[in-house]
Amino acid sequence: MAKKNKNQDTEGQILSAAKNVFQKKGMDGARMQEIADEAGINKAMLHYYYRSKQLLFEAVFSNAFSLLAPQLNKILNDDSSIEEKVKNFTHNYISFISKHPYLPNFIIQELNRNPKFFEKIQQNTAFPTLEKFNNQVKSEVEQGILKPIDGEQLFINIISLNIFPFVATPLIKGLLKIDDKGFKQLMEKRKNALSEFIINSIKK
Amino acid sequence: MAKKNKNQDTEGQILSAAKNVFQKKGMDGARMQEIADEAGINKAMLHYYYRSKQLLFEAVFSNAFSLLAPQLNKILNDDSSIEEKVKNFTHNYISFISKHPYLPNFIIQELNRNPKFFEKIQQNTAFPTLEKFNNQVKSEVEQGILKPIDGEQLFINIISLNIFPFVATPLIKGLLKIDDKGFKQLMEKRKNALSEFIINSIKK
DNA sequence: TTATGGTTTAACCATTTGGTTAACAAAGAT
DNA sequence: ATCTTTGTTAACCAAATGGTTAAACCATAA
Repeated sequence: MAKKNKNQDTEGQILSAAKNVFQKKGMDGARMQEIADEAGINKAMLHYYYRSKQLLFEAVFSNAFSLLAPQLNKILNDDSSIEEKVKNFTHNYISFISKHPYLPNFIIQELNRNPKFFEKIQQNTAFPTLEKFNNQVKSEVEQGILKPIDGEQLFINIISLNIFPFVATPLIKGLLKIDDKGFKQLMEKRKNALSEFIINSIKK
Repeated sequence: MAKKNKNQDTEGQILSAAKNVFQKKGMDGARMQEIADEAGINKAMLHYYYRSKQLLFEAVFSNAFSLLAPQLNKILNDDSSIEEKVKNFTHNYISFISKHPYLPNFIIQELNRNPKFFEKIQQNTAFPTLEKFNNQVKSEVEQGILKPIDGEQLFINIISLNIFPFVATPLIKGLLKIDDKGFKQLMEKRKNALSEFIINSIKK
C-alpha cells in the first residue's frame, strides 16, 4: 500500500492504459478520453507527457514490437539445430501469446495501416535478420539432415503456422464452432501437433 | 459509351467505392466523405441508399465474406482426395488473392473488432463446415494414405500457410527486406513450395 | 515562510464527422 | 400539361474528438 511517487508513476500509468486501449481498438478506433479514463487521470496529462495521439501510439507500438522481436530472434539467431529451434519455438510461442493475446494482431494491423512504421522501429529495436537462418537451412540441407527447402519459405511457414491462429482467432472459432475454452484446448494440443507437422515435412 | 441509368448505377457505384475505402482503412478509419468522393457523388446519397455508415459497412463486409467462403468450400467440401485438394487450393488461392489483396486482412481485422459479425453472416452466406473434411481426413488416415493427424489441426495449418503471408505482407516484406516485386516472386514460387511442404508432412 | 518548479485539472476551442433537411431535377403516370 | 414519385444536391447541424490554456496544486530548496 505504498504512496504513489507522482510523476514517474503517471507516465507509466498512461503508457499501460494506452497499451490496453490501442491494442484492443487500434489507432483509429482508440479515443484519447478512453485512455485517460482507463488511466484514471485527466486527458490533458496525455498531451503533457506524450504531446499527441500519434506520439503516444508510437510509444505503444515500439513497446509492443520490442516484445515480439526477441521471439523471432529465438528462431532466427539461436545456435541450436533447425529441428530443435522449431520444437522450442512452437512450444514457447503459444505460451507467450497467451500472455499477450492482442499483440500479433495489433502489430500486423498497424503495420498494414502504415507500412512506414517499419523504418521507425528498425532503428530502435535490435532487429531480426534472416541471414543466419538461411545459411543454417542451406547447410543442413547439404548435410542431408533436411529435405531440400528454401530458407525463406520455411521461415514464412513457421511463423504463419504459429501466428495465424492468434490473428484470426474469431474466424477459426467461427468455422470450428468452438468457444473460448475450446480454442484454448485446441491451442494446447497444437503445441505438439504443430512441431510434429513441421518436422515431419522437413526432416529427411 | 452508354448513358448511365440513374439509380441502379449509383447504388453499385457507392458499394464499389465503399468496398475500396473500407477494405483499405477499416470501419474506424474510413470516412463517409471519402467514400462519396471516390464514388463521385454527394455524401447524402450514401445515406439515401444505405441509411448509415454501419449498414453500408455491413453490406461491404457480407459481400467480401461471400467472396472468401467459396474458396474455403473448395477445400472443405470438394470430392477429391486430400492431397489433390491441398494442391489445388494452394495453387488457386494465391492467384485468387492477387485479385483481392485487401480481402483477408479486412475480414480478419473486422471480425476481431466485432466478433458478433459472424452471426450476421452465418445466415446470409452458404456457410463452410468442417464436418466432411474431418471425416475425410479420418478415413484417409485409417486407409493408411495419410500419417495420423487431426483434421482440425490440418485445416488450421492449411489456411494459416495460405492466408498469413497476405495478412502480414508488410511484416514479411520488412523482415525479408524485399519490395513489392520481390514479394510477388516469392508468392509465385510459393505456389509449388507450399503444396510440397504440406504434402510432405502428411503423406505416408 | 516563501519562492520556484514541475504536475494536474476544469474549461475551452477548432475541426472533423455522421447524419439531416429542404429545395430542386428528372422522369413516369394520369 | 401537370401531378407524383424517385434521385440528387448544397447547406446545415449536433455531437465527438484531438488538442490547448490558464489557473490551481504541491513538493522542495532557499
